[in-house]
Amino acid sequence: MFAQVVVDVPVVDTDRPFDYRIPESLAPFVFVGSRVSVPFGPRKLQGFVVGLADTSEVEKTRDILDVLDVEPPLTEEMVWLARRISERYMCTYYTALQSMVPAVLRSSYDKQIFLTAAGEAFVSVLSDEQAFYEYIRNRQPVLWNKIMKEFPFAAAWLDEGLKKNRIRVEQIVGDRVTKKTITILSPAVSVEELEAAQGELSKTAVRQKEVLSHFIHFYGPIPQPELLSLLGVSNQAVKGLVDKGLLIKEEVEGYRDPFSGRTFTPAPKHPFTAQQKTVIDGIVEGMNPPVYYPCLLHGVTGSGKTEVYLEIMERTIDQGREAILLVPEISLTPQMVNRFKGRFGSQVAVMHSRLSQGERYDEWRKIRRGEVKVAIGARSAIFAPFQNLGLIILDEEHEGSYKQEETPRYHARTIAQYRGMHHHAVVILGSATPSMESYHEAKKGRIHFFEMRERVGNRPLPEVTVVDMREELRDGNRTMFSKPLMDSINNRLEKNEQIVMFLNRRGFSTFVMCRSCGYVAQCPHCDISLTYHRSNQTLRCHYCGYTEREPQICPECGSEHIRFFGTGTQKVEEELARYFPGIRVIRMDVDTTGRKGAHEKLLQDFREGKGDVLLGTQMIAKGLDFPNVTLVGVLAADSLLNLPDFRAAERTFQLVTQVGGRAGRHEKKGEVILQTYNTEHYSIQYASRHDYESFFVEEIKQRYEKNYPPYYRLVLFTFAHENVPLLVKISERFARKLRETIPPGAYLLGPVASPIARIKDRYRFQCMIKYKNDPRVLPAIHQVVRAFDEERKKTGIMLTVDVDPQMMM
DNA sequence: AGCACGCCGACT
DNA sequence: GTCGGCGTGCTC
Repeated sequence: MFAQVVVDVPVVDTDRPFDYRIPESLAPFVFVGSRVSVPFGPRKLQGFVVGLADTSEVEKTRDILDVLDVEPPLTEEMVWLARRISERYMCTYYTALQSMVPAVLRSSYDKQIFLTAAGEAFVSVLSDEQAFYEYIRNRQPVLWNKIMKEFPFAAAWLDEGLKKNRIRVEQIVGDRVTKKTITILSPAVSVEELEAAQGELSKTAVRQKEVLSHFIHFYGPIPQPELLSLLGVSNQAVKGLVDKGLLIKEEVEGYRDPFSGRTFTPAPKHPFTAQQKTVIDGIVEGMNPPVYYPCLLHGVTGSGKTEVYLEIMERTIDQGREAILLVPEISLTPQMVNRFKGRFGSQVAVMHSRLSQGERYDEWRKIRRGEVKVAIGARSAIFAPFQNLGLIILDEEHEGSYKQEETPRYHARTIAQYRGMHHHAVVILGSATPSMESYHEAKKGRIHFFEMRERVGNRPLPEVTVVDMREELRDGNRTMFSKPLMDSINNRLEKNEQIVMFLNRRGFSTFVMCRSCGYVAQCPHCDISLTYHRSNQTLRCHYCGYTEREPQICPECGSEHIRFFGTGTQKVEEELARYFPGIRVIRMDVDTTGRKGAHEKLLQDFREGKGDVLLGTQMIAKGLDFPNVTLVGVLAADSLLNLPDFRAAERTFQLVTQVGGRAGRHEKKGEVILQTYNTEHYSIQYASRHDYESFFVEEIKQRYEKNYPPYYRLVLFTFAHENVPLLVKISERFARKLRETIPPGAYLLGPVASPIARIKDRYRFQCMIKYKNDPRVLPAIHQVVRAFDEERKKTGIMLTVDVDPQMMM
């Protein structure tokens, strides 16, 4: 038997399966989807089996060395899906395969070091080199990476040792898996024999008798820690019985349960509203018999979409099928998870970025083994390896975070469509502010459309006031809080109601400027201003991580009038304290939510009324639901509007609508105040009137006129290199080649300098293809991109290809 | 991507 | 004379 293996060399040359012979001993463990280690040239690599065959065309096949998992980590569907992704998003097959398994299964390569006879005999005149050799002698084999850390001169000594043949090196392929094991105790003999043994124990062996008596009453296996705490005995007692051969100790794989010790109360099942019922009945149509049933669920904030999800999910599980719920990372809050855990309990696996790698792996294995029926997680949970998938939900489907911003640059919505078709599953795209793409699809009748226009309990949508900050300035108000916002804050403080205050970070972060000469602190490696971080008095670059100390005087002119501009959350917090003495602010941003569980804790504090204001960035824009919040302030509603991106208006509308939706979700009426310098912009106007439809009509007109999605599709190419003339030359040559290759109807813009013209000392140029949905375009581009690989090798120019880009930078 | 092979300059 | 620079080519 032969296996087609895609190996861990993710470049164009090797981006294809290689044939390997399967040795008889491994044959029972090799499947499509298995992870194996194989010899590749002089090296030993990890690879994935993508096919099996009785024969091979290849003359000299080599043998698979090892199978790395007992069960294959990927299903056949995943292997198929990886192929599709690699074609659609122009990445290598291996990259696509690898992105579907948890990080711990990504290969780690290391080398083992052994001493040769010459090495054994070697005596160094240097005492520390002598110590180095003794270290190897005592512990061999020693891992290469470990010894490099232990000895400062390891590299030189290893190099010399190899040359002089004192050491021998062997490469190993492993993974980062550390499976948690638990110790299980079970009786080794019959109950009668246990009873007999109990009588024979010495009188002083009281503890051992207690343990035996447990097993006599409950004849069966029990985890050791459980037994110890149950009986209040030490493991000494257990050990004695194991030694006597009465009990058996075995290590079994256990799962780390990130939710252990927490209980989930099932949410009371409210009777459905009429509109919820209509939607549920409609979606269920797609389940009997199962067909691919894509639909858009447009429901205003607070209309009860989650209830619909829960119900459809329950029916899916009743059919014996599985479900995936995708949510944006930032709304993957305990609140959200608890509702599903409450309903489906241990049938739910949650994939969370805050979980440790090991915990993620455990959750993933539960899915792979079919031990759970529901997977909840952010983008990558779309790859949950279920085998009988009946339902995929993308909540907040308009969210940009569903697009992965590294290779493979897939969109979870597209993958949902692929998997939905494969499994004849229901795919629900849910949002209060659907993406232009999805709403357009629905309007054209290409996907089913459901709507929920009313909030549960007929609560009115909050009243929105748009405040013109230019007028505020004219009236002499130079603070970041307008008069109406000030009044409303005071009003809530008096009534003891809570406030959510939203500040968009993007395009509005703190930068440092000298008021004497106008100097702005820039990153020396990227064309971007540095951001001030008050917590450790540093300036940081958000792109490359460059950090420097806060300047006391202007490095250009020596002036002391160097000030922090812009409005970061920290600054807002200070200002709040200044204008509203005694106000209790809970600030949520990267600085305050860094630690594990901090995010959760802050929200809990706010819920318990330990703060008057919840102040934050994007992360507070969605999913949160606090009964006592009656005011939402948006400090700079238009901060997104001026970004060089065709989705700026759409993003602004979505953000303002989502943030506004945080107010008045319960008995108390809500109010939203939007501060802006663009009062008349349609995205702000329609958002303030909760008028999605009108916004859509206006925006789709713009998209049509300017050949943007959903009418045209985009592919963005970014070139990066230190050398600008070379960059220009090569990118122009590439563009010319593309123009010659793409079919008529598709056209190319650029190349031009990228909006961020330099990152990590590399200058950036970009060009963009626009095309109507023509199946010939992507293969044509792929061909040019593959041919470019030689150029890349020669010149060192980096090229990234982003199909369906979400961000234009 | 690595790692080998292979063909030309600066040293013991 | 050799050591070592990194260009080119291959990996079932």
